[in-house]
Amino acid sequence: MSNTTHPETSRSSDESAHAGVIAPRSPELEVEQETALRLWVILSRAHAAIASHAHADVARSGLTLAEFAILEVLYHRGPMLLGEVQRRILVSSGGITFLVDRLTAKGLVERRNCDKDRRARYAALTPPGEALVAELFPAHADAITQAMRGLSADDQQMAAEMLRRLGLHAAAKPLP
Amino acid sequence: MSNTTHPETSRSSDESAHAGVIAPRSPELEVEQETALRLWVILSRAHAAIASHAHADVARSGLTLAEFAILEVLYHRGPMLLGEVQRRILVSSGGITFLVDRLTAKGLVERRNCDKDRRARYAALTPPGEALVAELFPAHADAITQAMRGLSADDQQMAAEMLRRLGLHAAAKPLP
DNA sequence: GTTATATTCCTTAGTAGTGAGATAAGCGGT
DNA sequence: ACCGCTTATCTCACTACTAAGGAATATAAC
Repeated sequence: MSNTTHPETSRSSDESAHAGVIAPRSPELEVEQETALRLWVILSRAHAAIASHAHADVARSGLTLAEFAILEVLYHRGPMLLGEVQRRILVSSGGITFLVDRLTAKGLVERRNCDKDRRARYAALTPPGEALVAELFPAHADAITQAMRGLSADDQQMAAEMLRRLGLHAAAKPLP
Repeated sequence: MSNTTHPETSRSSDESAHAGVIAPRSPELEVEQETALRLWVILSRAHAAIASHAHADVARSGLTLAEFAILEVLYHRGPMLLGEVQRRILVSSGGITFLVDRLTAKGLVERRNCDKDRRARYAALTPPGEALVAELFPAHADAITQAMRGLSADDQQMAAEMLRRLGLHAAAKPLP
């Protein structure tokens, strides 16, 4: 079994099968919450489903998704500060150190010092790293493309636009 | 820094800054792949952004997202076979055993034997478990609702419908 | 120039969860 | 009754991370 974690169901107003504590909030709010929770479940499922394809594809080369993401971003954008990579691929600050260490041990990535700021380090692909991405990327792009075929290209664009707004809003909102 | 893993950028056809191996695939395919990859990145970011709100909310009670998901599904649907819970919350088969163990240790959940099938076990909320969900759920629903406010309710419904199709397609497609 | 604050990366300790396989029970055909 | 296949849960070794703190360097305020 593959799979990622995540939320659950909370499907609509079931027959009130369980202990009847129903604080009577406003009906609009109730509906809004149902919509939001439903979207959260569906978003999680969709993400997990696509991710499992991405994961399976990347795993064939013995890399994790996070490792592949680093290679790919370095391949397409060139050498980059560790912090910049971190923000892009969404791992913790400790995580990026750990991952770059591992990729370095595999000989795919190297660290370079930054002249202007001696705290900072660049991550850059080694020639074998570059060769590996060049080899893997087309099949990976194809796997993702296949996995996304549940929507037409137009719908994919529309979905992307909506999710972009959703993500920006949520990312901007401070955590409680 | 909080954050979850995930993909990367691969933003459109950059200036061909890097080693020029460009196998000339059909332009339509190229465009389709760009759209799909872009959606994958955005989907991941949106999911991570919402998840970090859900996580932060749930963490206040010392539960993980997966634990809360189990409690919530049992609360809203009643006792359920372990495998059924597993499929719903998207964890591995080992994971559900582990999680139910932990929730049992916390006194929130209990296992019950199934009369008809002696292999199977039910997971069910204990009274303290039920009380805890009843206490936590409203604030959690509210947190998710807030986090989703980047889209209007109508757009949320549309997004949900699209993601549902996307997820079903990807889940149905066999992994390579 | 000194002190305070922010940024960048790294270290360390710990955990939630995976995944492959084991066990055990039911199911169907003969 | 038995064989083989499937289903349901559990076990266990492992891993990919996270979170929190720390050291070094940079930037800003006074």
